[in-house]
Amino acid sequence: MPDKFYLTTPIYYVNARPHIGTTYTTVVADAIARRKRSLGIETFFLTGTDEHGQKIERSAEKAGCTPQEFTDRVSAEFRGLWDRMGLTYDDFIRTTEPRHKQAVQKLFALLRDQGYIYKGSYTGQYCVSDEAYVDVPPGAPCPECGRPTETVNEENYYFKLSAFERKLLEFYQEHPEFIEPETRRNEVISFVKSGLRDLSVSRTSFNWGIPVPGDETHVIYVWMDALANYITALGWGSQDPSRYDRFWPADLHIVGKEITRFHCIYWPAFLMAAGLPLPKKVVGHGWLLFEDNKMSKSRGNIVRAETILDTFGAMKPDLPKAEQDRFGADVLRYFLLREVVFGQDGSFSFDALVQRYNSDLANGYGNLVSRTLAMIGRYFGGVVPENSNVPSLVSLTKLAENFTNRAIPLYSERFDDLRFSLALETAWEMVGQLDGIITASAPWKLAAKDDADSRAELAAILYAAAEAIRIITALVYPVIPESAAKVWAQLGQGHITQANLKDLKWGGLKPGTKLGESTPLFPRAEKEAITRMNEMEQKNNPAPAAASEPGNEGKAAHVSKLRSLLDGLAVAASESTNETAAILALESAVAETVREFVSGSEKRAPANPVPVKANPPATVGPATGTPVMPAAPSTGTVAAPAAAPALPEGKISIDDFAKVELRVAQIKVAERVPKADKLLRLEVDLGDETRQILAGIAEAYAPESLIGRKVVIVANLAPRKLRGLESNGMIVAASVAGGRPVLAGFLEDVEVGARLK
RNA sequence: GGCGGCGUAGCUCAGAUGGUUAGAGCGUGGGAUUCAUAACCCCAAGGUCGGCAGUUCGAUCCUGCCCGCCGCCA
Repeated sequence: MPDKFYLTTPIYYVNARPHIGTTYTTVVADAIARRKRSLGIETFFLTGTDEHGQKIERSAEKAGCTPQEFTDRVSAEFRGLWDRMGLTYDDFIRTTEPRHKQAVQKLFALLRDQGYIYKGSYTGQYCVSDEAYVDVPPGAPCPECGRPTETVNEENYYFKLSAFERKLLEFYQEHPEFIEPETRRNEVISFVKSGLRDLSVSRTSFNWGIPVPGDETHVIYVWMDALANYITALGWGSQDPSRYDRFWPADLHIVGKEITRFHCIYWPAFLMAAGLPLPKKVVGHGWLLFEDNKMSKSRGNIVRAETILDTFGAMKPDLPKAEQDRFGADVLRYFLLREVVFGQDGSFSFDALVQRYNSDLANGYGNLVSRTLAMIGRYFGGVVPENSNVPSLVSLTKLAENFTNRAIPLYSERFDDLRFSLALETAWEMVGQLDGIITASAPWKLAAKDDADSRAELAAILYAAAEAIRIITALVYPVIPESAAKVWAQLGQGHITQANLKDLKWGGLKPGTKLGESTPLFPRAEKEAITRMNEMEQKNNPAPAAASEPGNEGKAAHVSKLRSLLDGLAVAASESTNETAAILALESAVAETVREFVSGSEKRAPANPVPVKANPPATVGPATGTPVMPAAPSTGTVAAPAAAPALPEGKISIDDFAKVELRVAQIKVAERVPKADKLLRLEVDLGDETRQILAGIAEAYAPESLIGRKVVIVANLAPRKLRGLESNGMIVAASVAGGRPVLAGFLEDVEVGARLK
């Protein structure tokens, strides 16, 4: 076994605040780091923040501060949260630090000296949000995020990525373990096989970055800047590279699945070009979904770790704040590692969190510790009893010993294989077994007798229970460090961080050990904790529509909900195969929403998918000033809508109708949307403006037949992205038998832009 | 559209180079118990292992097609 381990999280882009997605990545890394350390392996765990780029420059401008002030603030939030949670990173690198900047310049110069960087020029579209060039015609939105692109004409430095195509493929071939999970590996390989183009690695359109050495009109491409952190933090290119010499290459880069490409293609290529060793493994984990929906600011369903720390921390009011936080962190850590299959997308909900907590931590492990220590306290004065081999009980104690000794290697193998949920399942099997053994041997009955045999049996069974708990605790320490440390101390084992758990095996618990003070570990969580956490997030995630119309929140929420339902109708019509059912369902949802609005009650709206990335370069939030789509609140209730006059069931008022802005528009451009069978991209003239609308009518109308045709559109529908393209409105059509759309039109000629009233 | 992945109990997931009654946890129903955090223990209900066809003595597992979901395609 190697005696060092270097692992990293991505450095988080400071354009978004820390949320549960970034917390997840960091928690996984922390658990691995703790396990490695407890095995006596010299471990270096790096995290940090990524702080350059045009997006930051503009966000700072919007916030009315300098980029440095802006990044100082957000970076501190990340670090503050990690500290609150007691995460044990060994270094926190910021890309704005001098140590990083000078090393990145050195790397750039090295690549240039090696002949892998040359000057070229580029004219085309640039997406500020993604910090990337995109291959679309001028004026078209970014295919990745749907935001507007900018036309740029830049003379840039290029990295000869194309020179590494074959070398990379050979590397993947020789190191099949380099990328996990396998599905990510397949993607990367097919990407490289389809041909690599040289990569533009400098920008002149903004200043907030690291200047290219010798040509300060350019700043270095943010991804080259960011990726280099993994070596600059170790002191590569500095006066003192000893740490680099010790720890590089990295043993594990943990990243979100959306950035595997950068870590599995660009990063190895840069390193190859620089003549440096390649990291041993990159694992691209999945996203955390909230109740099966992607989290996004526009959806208003971003969950923050703080909510969990606060809520669970409050369950232990007697503890100092820092310990409360770390207790809350344990709860979250356990959930994330147990519930989510590492590598796959996982579903987060407060309901599931409380459920897991109560059944596994409170009723399972916590109760097991409690009942065992209570009995040792009561029957043996809090001293670990003698492990006597009592014939009548040998089968039970042997059972405990055997399954424990089997579980240790199994847990370790699974954990080290990054299959955390399975590892924890193994540990909790031990908890279940032990509960069964305790019940079967009924120590409380033995204690009621006073013969020597019963006393010996009692001692044997309680020793076995305590010893099994010691081993379980050692195993799960990396996952629930705060709680495990408490149990460790209660078992009279001292500080768990001092323990070397490499040779963990049955029999390590010394009879006669005086137990420490026993405190409740995991008080049961009440159902109302779920409501509380949902409400806390609600407050932190105001629905954008409501926020934009202060004082009229309820109404705004309803309007926004109706809009998203109408969007849903458009999508159903364009994409669903079972359109009739989908449309009927949505229609009744619309009708219900209108009724609710009228009657002043509120229920949950069905959710609509909005693609948003979770990690850097995340596009969570309207950071570039792009309007975000209003979304219905996903959970709980919102403020009661403004009083509305009573109306007959199923009817709307004239005011309600007046909210829908129907206009005559003329189709100027119509073309099929690639990859969508039913979708057409239309550009329509509204008299005073032209806008893009996506309509699910490709199966009924040939694009060329539509040019010049006058149609009715809903002009004030919230923008919505379909297949990466933004749709600003909806074409009105009748849905006839079989779901076929028939466009609404006029028998007489009408003026473009005219409103329908 | 191209390439890749997935579809197993209400939920989250295991699993088998193809071979007798397909598993676990949670949830649900019943029972038992009192050491323990209304907890723990036992029992039960619940699955044509996405659909159809093929290969085979035998397929949930292999092959093909289909349906659904998802990822990557700078």
